[in-house]
Amino acid sequence: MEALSARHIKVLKAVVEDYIHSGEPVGSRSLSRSPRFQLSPATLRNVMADLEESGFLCQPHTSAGRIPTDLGFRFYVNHLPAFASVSPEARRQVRDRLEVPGGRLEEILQDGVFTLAQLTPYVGVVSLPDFRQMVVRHIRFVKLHERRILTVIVSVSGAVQNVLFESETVLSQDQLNRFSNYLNALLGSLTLNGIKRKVLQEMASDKQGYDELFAQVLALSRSFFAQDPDQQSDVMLDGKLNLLEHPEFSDVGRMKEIFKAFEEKGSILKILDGALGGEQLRVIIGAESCCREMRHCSLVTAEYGREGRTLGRVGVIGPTRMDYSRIIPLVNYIADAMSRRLQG
Amino acid sequence: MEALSARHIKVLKAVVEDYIHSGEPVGSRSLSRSPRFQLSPATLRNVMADLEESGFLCQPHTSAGRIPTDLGFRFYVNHLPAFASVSPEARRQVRDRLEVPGGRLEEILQDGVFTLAQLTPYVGVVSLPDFRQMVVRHIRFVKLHERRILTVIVSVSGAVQNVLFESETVLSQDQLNRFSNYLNALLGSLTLNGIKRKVLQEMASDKQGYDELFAQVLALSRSFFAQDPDQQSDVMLDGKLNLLEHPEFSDVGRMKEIFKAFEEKGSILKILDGALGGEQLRVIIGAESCCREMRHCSLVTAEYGREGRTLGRVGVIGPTRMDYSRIIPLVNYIADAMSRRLQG
DNA sequence: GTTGGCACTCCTTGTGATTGAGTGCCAGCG
DNA sequence: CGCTGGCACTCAATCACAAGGAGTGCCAAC
Repeated sequence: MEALSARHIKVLKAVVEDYIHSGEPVGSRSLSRSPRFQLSPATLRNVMADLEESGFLCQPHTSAGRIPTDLGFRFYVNHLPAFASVSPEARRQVRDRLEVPGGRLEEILQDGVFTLAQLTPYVGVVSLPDFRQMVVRHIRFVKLHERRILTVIVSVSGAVQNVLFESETVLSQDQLNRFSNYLNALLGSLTLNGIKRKVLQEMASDKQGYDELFAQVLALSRSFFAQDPDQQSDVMLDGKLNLLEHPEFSDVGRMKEIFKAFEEKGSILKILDGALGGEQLRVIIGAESCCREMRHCSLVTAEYGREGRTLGRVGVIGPTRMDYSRIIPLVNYIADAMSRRLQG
Repeated sequence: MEALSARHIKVLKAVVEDYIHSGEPVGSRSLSRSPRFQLSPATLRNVMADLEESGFLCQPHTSAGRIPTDLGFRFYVNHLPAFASVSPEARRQVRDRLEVPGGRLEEILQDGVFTLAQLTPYVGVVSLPDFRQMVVRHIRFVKLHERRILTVIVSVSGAVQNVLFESETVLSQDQLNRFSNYLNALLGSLTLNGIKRKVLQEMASDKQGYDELFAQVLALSRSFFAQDPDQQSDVMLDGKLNLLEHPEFSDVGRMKEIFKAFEEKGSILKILDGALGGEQLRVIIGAESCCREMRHCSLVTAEYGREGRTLGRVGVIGPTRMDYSRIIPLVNYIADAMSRRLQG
């Protein structure tokens, strides 16, 4: 696999772009008809044969044209010369749905994936922030039945999480209210994990003897934190049906595979947040995701966040034959809009 | 369409059952081979021709066997002689997953549809109770930002709903806490709608002058209730992929239609809760749902509830060619298990 | 290095021909 | 009068075969 000449690159780029727009294997003949090249089919054939040997192109069968491999797409994306700018229509839709003030975290994320699903023929996807990392605004214990207590936790961004647990003793709602108030006064702007750490620390030290109420709050908190296994973060998807429009998924078997991956969101989440401390923008092409079911899909995702903290990633899932030059700027644009709105 | 003779009924039943199990149009020849009949194919042909004329059977094309129409299935279901009993395997799974104590409403419903999706090759479906009809256990106002307030409402069954609204004046979290406490003390076991009614009544009467706090709580409640448009109830689905296993949905177009109906849950909800004040068990066959996208599907649903109050319906969605004799008892069984668990 | 020519591959499409399951109708039997 | 066997007919499904076309690899010539 020697270095690619300028011509090789130009041909590769042309093949990728033709394939992205037609979905059909592209042959030397149709390429040579394009005004981009003043070359005969035979010449192009030679170049394409080189590109195939280098692993950038492949043939579905002997007498068909070439289609880009994952590697071919990867090269194309890495050397993408110019991104399309975000279309006015897209700007309008983002403005109308995403650049409105307020909304709870979940609503904002939902608006994000919805907009992506509207503006692209792909699936919008967003990873929800890990709740344990979020700054808690309010915490409240509600007695449901005997020792069964529901904890309602509200984050600063308006996300609400509920956890059910059993307390060690029977407590009245009045007591629970006092505990809640006490705890809320206590916690400044801590994350849930921070609170957990603090509670455990206090338990370890022997201060609780001083203050009866404080001791009770600690005991309750401990049974609460003992509970939470990994209330894991989650992903939201929108526009799954978009995928059905693409010829590459008209095969029922392949489609079933992908929908299976969608259903158990764990694998999607792993791909999304997989390499943490990630880049602002990330493109994962085909088998790069290391997820069998997703080997015919690409992901374009960008970070979103609030006040400098990364909360998660948002983007699209589509076939590897995806219009990267349009999608990459769009995903960036929407991630920005979401982050701005989360700020507000 | 004259009355059906005993033989007609017997043949219809046989055709339906054969079709349910084979998925292929059933012909007179294969029917006559069955030990159920001592009749020649020719005789059966005559009977089947009658049944076709009466609208219970139809032919996909001239030289094919017969398949039941919606009407045929309807007759079969209405005259279903014997329900299969719930299998030990099903009982085991229900016991392990559904007959455990506790859990929040959402978790219980999720367990219900999950179990249905596991035990049947169909889609499990449940309608969430209308939140406004549920008895409120706890209500809490959390200040998010300036006048933006998040209301957290917990029902007696542990369901949690969050509504964001803007208050007329800027209030501190301390004030909101006092309001919350006041309101919680005030409300006995009212539904959200009941609270709304009460608040509006109190506003109308002139008592608020007497009590400053009370007046403020009322004002806040009013802006809250002004907000809620129709936080509508919702549906939960599980096992959508099960449908892909059925030959009748191997056609991509048809499948797309159904998944579209699934995505916008409104239509499903309408079918589910459509005829309110419904029967304990309901079977909706094909076009009876009056929903174009669902015309090749049947629904078997049963009521679930708590303390005598109906909360919603739970059941399965599958092809009209559904194993009714097994599914109907199973849906009943699971609805019962859910209701029992909700009681606890 | 580029090009045109040529033989070859292989998918796609279309055309019958064949097969087989199923039907409707009818005459005959008990 | 109901049941039966027989017969001609229909129609989807399958297969084989040919034709067409898009594309390739290779080679000789420019």
